[in-house]
Amino acid sequence: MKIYTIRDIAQIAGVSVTTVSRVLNNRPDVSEETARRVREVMDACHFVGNANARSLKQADPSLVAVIIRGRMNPFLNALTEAILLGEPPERAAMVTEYIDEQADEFRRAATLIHERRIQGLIFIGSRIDDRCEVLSGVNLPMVFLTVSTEGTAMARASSVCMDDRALAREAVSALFQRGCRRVAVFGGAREGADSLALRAQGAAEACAAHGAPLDERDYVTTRLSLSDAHAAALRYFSAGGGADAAFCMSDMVAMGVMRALSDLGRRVPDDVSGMGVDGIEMGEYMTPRLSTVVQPVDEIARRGLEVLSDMIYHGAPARHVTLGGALRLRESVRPAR
Amino acid sequence: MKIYTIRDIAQIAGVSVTTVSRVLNNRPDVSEETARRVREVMDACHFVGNANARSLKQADPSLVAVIIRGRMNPFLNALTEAILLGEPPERAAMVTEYIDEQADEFRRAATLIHERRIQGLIFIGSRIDDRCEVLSGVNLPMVFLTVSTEGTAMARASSVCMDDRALAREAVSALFQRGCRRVAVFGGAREGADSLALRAQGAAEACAAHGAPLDERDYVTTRLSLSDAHAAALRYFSAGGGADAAFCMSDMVAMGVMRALSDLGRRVPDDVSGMGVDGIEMGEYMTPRLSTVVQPVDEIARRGLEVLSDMIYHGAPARHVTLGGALRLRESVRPAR
DNA sequence: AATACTTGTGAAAACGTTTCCGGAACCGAT
DNA sequence: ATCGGTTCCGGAAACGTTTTCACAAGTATT
Repeated sequence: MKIYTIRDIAQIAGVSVTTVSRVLNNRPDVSEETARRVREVMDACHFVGNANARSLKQADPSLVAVIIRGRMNPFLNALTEAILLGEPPERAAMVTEYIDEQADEFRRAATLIHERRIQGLIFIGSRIDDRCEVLSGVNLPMVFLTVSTEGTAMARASSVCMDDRALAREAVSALFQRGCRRVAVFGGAREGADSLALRAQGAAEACAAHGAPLDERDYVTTRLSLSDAHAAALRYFSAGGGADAAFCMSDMVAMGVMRALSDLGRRVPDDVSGMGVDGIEMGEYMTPRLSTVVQPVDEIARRGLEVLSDMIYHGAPARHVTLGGALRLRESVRPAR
Repeated sequence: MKIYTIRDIAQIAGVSVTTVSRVLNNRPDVSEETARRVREVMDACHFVGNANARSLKQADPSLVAVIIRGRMNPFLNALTEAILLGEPPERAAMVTEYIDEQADEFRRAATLIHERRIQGLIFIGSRIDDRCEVLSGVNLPMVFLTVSTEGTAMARASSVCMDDRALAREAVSALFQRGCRRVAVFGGAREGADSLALRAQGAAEACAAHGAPLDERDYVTTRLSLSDAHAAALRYFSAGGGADAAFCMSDMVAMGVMRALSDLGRRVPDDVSGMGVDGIEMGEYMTPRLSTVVQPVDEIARRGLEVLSDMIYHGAPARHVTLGGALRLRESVRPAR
């Protein structure tokens, strides 16, 4: 199947390449009659322009890279799906790139971006650190999702994130209000200003406010994967960890923790209440159904794309959007008495 | 930050653009001395070639599109992750594209492929039908994952898939061997030759072989999502569906079905045994732990990339690879007596 | 000493677009 | 009749590479 070029079309239609280019880009300065004829030829030939050639002359903003830091999970998954299925002004083709934690992976991503002359960047991840600095070399419209760039080295980039501190505070308060007396926290490190650290702080604040200050031993650091969370919870609870509630920084962590509890013969929620964050669909189908704070993935994606295209198309400055989550109390938390 | 072109480099290094291009592509016909000097300049300038310009002259096989049909789920997820993290001969940049079921989404994908002059295609989905025909217009190296193209209209494309019939037979047989007497099947339609239909056939064969031919009423058609499966199972079991085992064509379906059983007060596995297919990590963390047939995602991805690059680089003809799954019997199936 | 290869290099023509500039044809108004 | 202004169109120069061809200088073969 021959691949037609703009020149072929021009010749067949009996016009110049310039004219073809014009109708291709819907420029007004071409007569109705000519445009129609050219379009007919293009259809007949199944003409498809060469986007690479085009991007030589005009930077085309239709190429956006999505960079996902860390392993995939149902939440990130729902989020990327929302992005890919979203409708930016001109729906973008996306180049997806997973990166592991090594610095050269970041560098590889940066190279990819440069090579393809990518026009915008969506970064998904919960942490901002030195590794990201490599990206700051690439001077592009960028938006970080689920983590704030405010006050960090990446502040030139926009961000759309949750009010993580408030969200954690609310979730943990709910546990106390349902009669829990001692809350253990499972998740990322407390230090730093990433979203996990903020959740840790919010949780600690809620504990303090309810007269049960968060003991150091009840703060369990784990990576946000099923297996790590499971192992961490096994250690904590079998070593006599005496909490009667577990606030987990993601639903995956919660699932791992609940599995561990069941392995140890503790019942949820009778012995220990469980609470996650994210609001993945699966949580509603587990036994017991998982309580959680749902993050509005569709809105995060929508706002992210909105901010990004403002930056690309209108040169808008970085914006920082903070969204609220919705608490969902389900079976994994003991009923109020 | 200025973006340097090959011409800038040439000028700074005091050579011709031709020479720079040569060292860029590691051609042998440039003196050691000159090459070194050019490389120094490139490093100093942080030179990154323009892949778009390059692809004007030489078709570069580093651009591979991954097309995912239907909604994402943990299995497809693990699979795409394996692909994206995989190491094709020259690790490809991937353009990911989700498509919905409408035909014009397929057309959009085809356009994307043409526009970017994509060199290879990985299609992930369980069904081959007319919709895919649009893709057959794009005459590219293609590989279909988790579904066979043998004997279909897309036979020119390679495929890597499971022996779905055997896998289902084995799984259902295991249910009977554990003492189940009547198996209900939850999944895609029986007609056609897609992977779900094959599983249906395998399941039916196993039922017949164990003297309990699959009754039409025990075959429940549902989309492979949590919510659909849940609803379907609620209907089936509350309308007196009397099976004591459920063979589900995916783990997600199994989770939905198990939730429904628990909603109806039936115990798993005491009243009904549950079996899935896919082998997603989460299955091991549920209560009860989900029995399943695990699909070797890493191998599927590896073989898929292997086949695809053979086609791209060496013009190899279409190949059809069939892989075996591994049965994992866990808590959701009643123990042998 | 002439010939034939080899080796390293550069000029220039592609690749498929877009864009700048200029020109032809037509209009209505002086 | 001339002028300024539209409206529509084409020539040609970009964009950043790769590739083809030619050429000079050096080396090995007669």
